Amino acid sequence: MELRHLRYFMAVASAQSFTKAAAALHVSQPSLSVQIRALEDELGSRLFDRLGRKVSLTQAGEVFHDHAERAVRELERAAQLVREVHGA
Amino acid sequence: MELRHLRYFMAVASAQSFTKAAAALHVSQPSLSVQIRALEDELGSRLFDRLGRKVSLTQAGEVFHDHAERAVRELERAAQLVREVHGA
DNA sequence: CGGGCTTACGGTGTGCGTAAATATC
DNA sequence: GATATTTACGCACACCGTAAGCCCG
Repeated sequence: MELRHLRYFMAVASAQSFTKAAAALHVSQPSLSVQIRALEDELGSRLFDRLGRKVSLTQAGEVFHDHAERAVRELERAAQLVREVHGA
Repeated sequence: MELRHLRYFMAVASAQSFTKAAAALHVSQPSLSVQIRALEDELGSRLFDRLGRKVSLTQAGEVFHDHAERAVRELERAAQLVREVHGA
């Protein structure tokens, strides 16, 4: 698992669509699809229900989303603080 | 920034040595060194003081360590919960 | 049928390891 | 002078984009 997977995952969850998420991330839809699939394989569960028109989080997906969001936030905060300190 | 950078960073902070951290991570010391450097470049601050024998966290490094640890923990927890749910 | 996700397939950037250089004690 | 980190260099793998395939409304 890499942060890229989390960023992609969050984008799809937010957009409820692979197509829109791919556009927002400036990557192609196939790349996004493959990476989400890799994440799902690693975690051993589907994270999204692909329902033709709308993509929605599975139960596992919602659980993951909750924690992933916190983790990403934590890292953004970490980077921000380091840049503020800027102390050698 | 990718999770790999965080894992490497945590390992060096823990071992207080690039050599030992590289062994623990099963990667070569040069690879580890390069990745830490990349992280430092991205954050705009040195995270470690290289003092010949001992490697120690800078002030920026300590700040980053605090948050990075929480983020990594959060992700481990997320993965664990998803594997437990295992619901579609 | 049409929009959208997936699978297939090459190309390319980047992380990795080996080897050489530099620095600190 | 030895141990430890950094720099140099080539390679291999994995991400990416394009193109083709599939599926659901």
